[in-house]
Amino acid sequence: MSRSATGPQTIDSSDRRDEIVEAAGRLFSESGYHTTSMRDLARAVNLQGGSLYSHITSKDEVLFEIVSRAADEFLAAAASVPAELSPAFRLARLIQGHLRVMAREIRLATVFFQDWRYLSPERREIIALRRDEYEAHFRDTIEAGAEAGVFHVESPRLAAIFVLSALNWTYQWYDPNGSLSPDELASQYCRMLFGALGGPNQLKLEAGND
Amino acid sequence: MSRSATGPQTIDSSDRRDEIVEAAGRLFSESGYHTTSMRDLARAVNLQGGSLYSHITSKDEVLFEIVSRAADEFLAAAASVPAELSPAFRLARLIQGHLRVMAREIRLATVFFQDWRYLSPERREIIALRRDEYEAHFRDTIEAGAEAGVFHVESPRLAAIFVLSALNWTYQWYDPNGSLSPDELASQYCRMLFGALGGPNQLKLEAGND
DNA sequence: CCTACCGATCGGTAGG
DNA sequence: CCTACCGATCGGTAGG
Repeated sequence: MSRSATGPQTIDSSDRRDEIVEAAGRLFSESGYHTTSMRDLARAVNLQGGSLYSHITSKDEVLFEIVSRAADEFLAAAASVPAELSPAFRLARLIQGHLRVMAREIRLATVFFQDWRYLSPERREIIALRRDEYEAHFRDTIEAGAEAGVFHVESPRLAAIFVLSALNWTYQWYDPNGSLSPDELASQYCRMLFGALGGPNQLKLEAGND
Repeated sequence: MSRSATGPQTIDSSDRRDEIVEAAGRLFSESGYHTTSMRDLARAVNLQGGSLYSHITSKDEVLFEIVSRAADEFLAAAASVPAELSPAFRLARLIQGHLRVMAREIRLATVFFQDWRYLSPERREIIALRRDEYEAHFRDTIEAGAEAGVFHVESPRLAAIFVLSALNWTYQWYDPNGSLSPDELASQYCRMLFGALGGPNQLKLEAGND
């Protein structure tokens, strides 16, 4: 978005900036946004505290960068699900995509869920809109499935919340380095979630592209 | 802004202490533990900043008090489920109890989930044990149901996490003052969760005591 | 319960 | 990218 030219004086390889954001993702996800100081962050990238500010403009901006990237990943995964698929297959792919992103970017996701409320109001609003957009993918798919008679739910809105609860909570316990692969988890969660929605029982997920 | 009678210097009415903890529950749940200062808390109970410390000893202690009360409520609800019930009914009652506590004590629950990680290590450990104890109620019940052939799950452990995901996430969106009552929510969640576990379809929850 | 104060630390800036 | 520094604010204490 804002690749504002920081001026000619600093070379500011966005390499360095990326390094800072990545370290921040790690530190914030481990210790929380407010308990990580800018000096902690500087130390993690071998800089003095003040030197951070030739690469970033504020702590809030760093948080936004992390949360934004997480939102990007989730939205891209949802957008990659072919609209021609049936609602049941679409939902299965949404679930699989969500859990793959969660496994690949668990630190971004953790900061997203834990600290996005501490963004400045303007930036928080931007994220709120994208989160709504993401949830709409699930709600619309469930609604379509309900109308087609493949899902049987009392309230598609509540059902969407229910599905997203299971998916979002994974950041609290899932270990990407553990023995449970994201696709294996997706398979088990699909089974349970389809049961919850009164949907079809044996969907085969092609182990395809993202 | 009443300068309430400075009265006799009290040793510590636990009334006052309760008032402080309750206000802290409200403030922490709205703004987060680290973004609420002790001066904010003092103002909310019409005290000067330093005066708080005749009733409490530290900010960490206040947080522990809130998180502890939340744990108390959840554990009491689980303990009140009769052990003689069948696994399916037991699980239904666990779900209902959880959602009733959530509705009644949403501020305590919010602070619990959002800020318990910021407790001092010793206090965090105490809470971790109680959380494990609570989760065991769910896991054991699901395991018993699976062995009895009433639930059909691949992994009781994962199924328990799944169930608790849906329940715990409610603090993020449920409005106790909205039109959806906790028992109505419990009824819908039971239907979906039993579907997820391949369990029986029509359980009637008696609208009984706690 | 208040006034006054403590040292520590915070995010961020100036100037080179 | 560093050194040196800013004002603000933090949780907590002393002494009455």
